Amino acid sequence: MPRPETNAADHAMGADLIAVVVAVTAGEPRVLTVADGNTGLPSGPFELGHRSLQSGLRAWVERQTHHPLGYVEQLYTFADRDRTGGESGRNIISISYLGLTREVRAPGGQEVAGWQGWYRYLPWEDRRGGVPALIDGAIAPRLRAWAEAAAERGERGERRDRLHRAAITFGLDGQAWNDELVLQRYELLFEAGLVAEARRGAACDMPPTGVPMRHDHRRILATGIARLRAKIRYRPVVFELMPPGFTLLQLQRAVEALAGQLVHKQNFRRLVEQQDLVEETGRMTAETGGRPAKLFRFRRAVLQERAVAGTKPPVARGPAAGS
Amino acid sequence: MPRPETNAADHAMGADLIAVVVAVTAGEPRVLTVADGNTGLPSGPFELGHRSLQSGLRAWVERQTHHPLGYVEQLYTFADRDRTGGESGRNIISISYLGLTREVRAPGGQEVAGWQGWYRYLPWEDRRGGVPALIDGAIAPRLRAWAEAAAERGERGERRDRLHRAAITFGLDGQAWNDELVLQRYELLFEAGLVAEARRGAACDMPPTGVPMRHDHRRILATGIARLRAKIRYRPVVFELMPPGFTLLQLQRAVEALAGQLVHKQNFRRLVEQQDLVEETGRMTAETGGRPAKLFRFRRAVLQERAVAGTKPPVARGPAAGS
DNA sequence: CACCTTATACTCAGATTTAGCATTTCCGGT
DNA sequence: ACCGGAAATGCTAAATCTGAGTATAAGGTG
Repeated sequence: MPRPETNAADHAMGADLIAVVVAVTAGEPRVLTVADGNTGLPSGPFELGHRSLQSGLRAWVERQTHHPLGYVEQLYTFADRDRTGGESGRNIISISYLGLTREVRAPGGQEVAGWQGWYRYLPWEDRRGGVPALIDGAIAPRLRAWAEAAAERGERGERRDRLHRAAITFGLDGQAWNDELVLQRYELLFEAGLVAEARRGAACDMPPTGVPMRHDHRRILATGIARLRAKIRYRPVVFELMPPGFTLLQLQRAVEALAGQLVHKQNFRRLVEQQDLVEETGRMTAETGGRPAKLFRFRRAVLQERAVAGTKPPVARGPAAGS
Repeated sequence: MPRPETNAADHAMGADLIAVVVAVTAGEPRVLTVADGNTGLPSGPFELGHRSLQSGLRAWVERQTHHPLGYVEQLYTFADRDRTGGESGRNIISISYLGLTREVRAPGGQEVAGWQGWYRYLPWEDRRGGVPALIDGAIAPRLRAWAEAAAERGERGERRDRLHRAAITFGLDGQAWNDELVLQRYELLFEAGLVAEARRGAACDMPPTGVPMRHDHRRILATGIARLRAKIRYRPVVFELMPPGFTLLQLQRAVEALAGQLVHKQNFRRLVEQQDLVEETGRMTAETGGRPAKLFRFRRAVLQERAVAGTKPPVARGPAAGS
């Protein structure tokens, strides 16, 4: 198979690096966007001058947002021609990363980038105040209509499948809500034509399903949130988002912000403390409104002590076990 | 930052697709390698003719190995210049995938690819017969020597760090073995110069740390095994590797082969059955040597019923919970 | 038939998790 | 000084889950 030098789509064969940079400020989860309308994630092409993918990513984010990057992990590599908008000049391949930091105030003066609450783009993901009216009011009925549309074309199985997927992902019909299915929910809305990115032409009759982003950036944001929500359960990554000293309630609020749901306070504290994730700083804060709380700091040592938690299946002990 | 048009390494800016294709045959985990010495994984460049990354991967694997690909998921995207061998003409970026299938006998006649037991490449990962002599006999002492080498250069902290990493990853000094740290173990051996790929020149004084692979393919294999071992715990992926009908012991042996450790038989059965992962076929098999066993099949329905299991943190119930 | 091998059913104690209740300690008024 | 509000923090009953082991059944083989 010969390798063509050009093609009709005018796409380049290189790769773009895209970052989902997250912070939690004032109990709200935020994502770093580029200044131009806050509609895109920081990104740029991987170039021969970059030592590695990560260093290339850091360079682009810092250039576009003047914000330093801390913890970084790779998310996913996309290459769908039909989902990136089809503009010429852009690379086909997108390598996406998740970054965790604390929001900083513009230091040099120029505020080039904007931190945006991420539920602005995916409003149905925030259930801290109960199930959003958007779901029962707009999403659920429109998804049911979408299923019926398949039925009217005679595709009975497709109808059942669509209803089932809607119920699983959005917790309809008595199904439990699963906060990790962020990407599946967005993709379902995309397939059903209920997000602006899925419409080529006019956006008439579009339900208020959040602010759209350029290219497939909303999909990448969804991927990042999904990964973060999953990871927070078995790795102490929340602390990358916390200031040096924090109260347990602040920590809890951060977790709730990310997960989009409230957690049981006492059990959350027990979990954190019995895992020795934090240690007291000895100081207190009275700024919480009620009884002053102890200030804690993350025990960085745990990152070395325990490699991973990792759920475990029934493992046999002795060398000749399994009988 | 200027963008250089050429560089000394002669690398192309495109991406290579690489597959870790896994099967379990006769209780042994195997990986699909290309015929040339069974020293490389199926791979090839992503081209403009490919509809998507996955379809490109499938094309390359089927061309090089004449083996169809079933379940496929993305693993990781690498781009270290120094780890891929430095040959010219190869792409810098490697996008790796994990595939799960059942081994098939050569149908058309030509056996172009080879299924190799994966512990051939990573022998320290198999603890089904107890801790391999290789670890206590060669790896542990060589890693300790490597730590002391740092100490002799006066780097006391580095010595402690190396000993600690060795203990965590290889389960030394009373640490528990964590079967998911496949990549970390390989990378530690690489850093310590204990695998052939890490040596530029002669491989003198090399402990018997498995068969090397070309480029960084052994690292990619390690990544695939790590992912599979982790995933098997919360998603029913083993069944992609099983024949249509199987006994519970066969299923257990497959899990053990992948995990590299034995599991507790009765508890394993309880787990599988109470999760409704399988259903009886009604048939029995007498080929197990003892009492005939029931044959089961995978309940494909579970893939739709439950989206994911997903470990859960303490989540509050009511809308105004968390008090 | 004795005996080996594997299949399958049950039990049981300890650890974890869920969902609460109760008490303590500060603040801001009165 | 006293009171109610807001958190922080301590404790516990009940339900589940897990790890490990015992007992019994049902084939094949010498």
